[in-house]
Amino acid sequence: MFKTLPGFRDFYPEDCAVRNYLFRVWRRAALSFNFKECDGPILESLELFKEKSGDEIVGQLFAFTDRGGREVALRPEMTPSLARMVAARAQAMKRPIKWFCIGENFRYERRQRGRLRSFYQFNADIFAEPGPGADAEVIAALIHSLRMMGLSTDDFVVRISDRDLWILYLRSLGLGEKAILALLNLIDKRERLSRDVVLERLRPFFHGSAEDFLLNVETLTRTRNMDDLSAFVQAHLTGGELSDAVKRRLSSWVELLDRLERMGLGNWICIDMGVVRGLAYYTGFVFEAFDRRGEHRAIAGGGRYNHLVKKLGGPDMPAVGFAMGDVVIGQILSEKGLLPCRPQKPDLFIIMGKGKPAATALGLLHDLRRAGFSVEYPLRPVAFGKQFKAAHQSGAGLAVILGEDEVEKGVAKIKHLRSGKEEETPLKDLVAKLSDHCR
RNA sequence: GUGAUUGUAGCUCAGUUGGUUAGAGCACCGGAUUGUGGUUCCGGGGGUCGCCGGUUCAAGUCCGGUCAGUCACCCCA
Repeated sequence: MFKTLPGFRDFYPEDCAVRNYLFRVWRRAALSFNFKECDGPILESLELFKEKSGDEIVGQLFAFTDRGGREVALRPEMTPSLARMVAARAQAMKRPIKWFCIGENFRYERRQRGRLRSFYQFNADIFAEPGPGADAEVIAALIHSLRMMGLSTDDFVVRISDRDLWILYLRSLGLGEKAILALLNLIDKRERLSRDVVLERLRPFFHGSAEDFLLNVETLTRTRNMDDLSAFVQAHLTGGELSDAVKRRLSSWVELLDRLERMGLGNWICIDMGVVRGLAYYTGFVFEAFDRRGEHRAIAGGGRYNHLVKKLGGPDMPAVGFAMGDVVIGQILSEKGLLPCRPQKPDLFIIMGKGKPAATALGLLHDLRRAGFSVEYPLRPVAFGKQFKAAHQSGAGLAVILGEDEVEKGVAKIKHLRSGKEEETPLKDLVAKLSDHCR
């Protein structure tokens, strides 16, 4: 027997029902924020991804040479395609540009909890708006979609951080670009390493003052409110006076938090400078949604990437967005019993007698389908008893019964399968009657 | 790429110090049942016990290898 390739999944009807539920919630959440749906190709030029993330990314791509000799790759994420699409029409589109998309992505990685080689992602991005209003909108959309799935403030929190502020801080210590990237990386994985190991890795940059630096990092990453954040900045980022860049970051923070607070989302977010996010292209705010119990990988992550559109050949256009995968959120909803069990089912099940009734029923069921109902019936002659059983098992709410007696009288019986009640209806009124019941 | 762990029916599992033809529950199919649901009863199909090799009179069971799943490391867009 053939099996799925490692990290790929089969979607049986019940799995498809779950996947479609996630898609439906994502779509509804995005539309309520007036994000416009779009999509790009699944296969892209390898260069597009290299351009965005660097050569080392190639090892994690499903990449190959096509018959035309082109180096191509299955998309590992959707942002580069979106950025390219925005770049191509940047001059002609109304701003701000609010887009979302839902699509399959592929990463050639070792499989483990919450991580597969094929997965679906929901992306929502805002282009061409540099102010924190866009960041707030995107974060609000993220929270909104999770709430629509039934998650509460007990279940998850969005941790918000600021890469610019980190960079300003590290720069104020006299560090160069390379050192800053290395340190951000280290800060990112600080929680997973022992303190001694972290100190050891800091020493090349700070020598004797590594301990002091780490203490400061720990203070900053423990900061949970605006006052403490300001205080830290005042204490460590000035030579007496705040630079304009630092002042702008602080006022962006105030505005971002204020907006989220006014949207009623204050309880869903927290300041957490421990969130850094791996890749270098983020600028400004970055954020990740985590389950409160910390048992899972990040549910979703995002941030501002002001230089990416330009890097991919477009105009200088700021952007902010997030992505949420189907795997981690699927696990969380499943554990919490929040996945609605809604099997795929018909509206109507037709129960028919053999011979003349069956002939009448075939015409009738096609009329019902043309009227928009989802209709099921036995594909071969089956005893009435079994048909009733099948009708119940199909999940249909109503059965339409057509036996010899009914055909004689020109009627059908409508049986409400949940209550057991039956009513007789002339065939000509059937569609109207069923429409009433199905509403 | 590294390490740990687990592989018996579609699913969850049992299988005695190695010993007859490998079992159960659930699920599925058929019948009791040609006019009214989940109950009940009866029956059925499904297994190269992950795969290959070794030890043995005899291997689901012991040994070696291998493959696959799971978890973690690396990485994380």
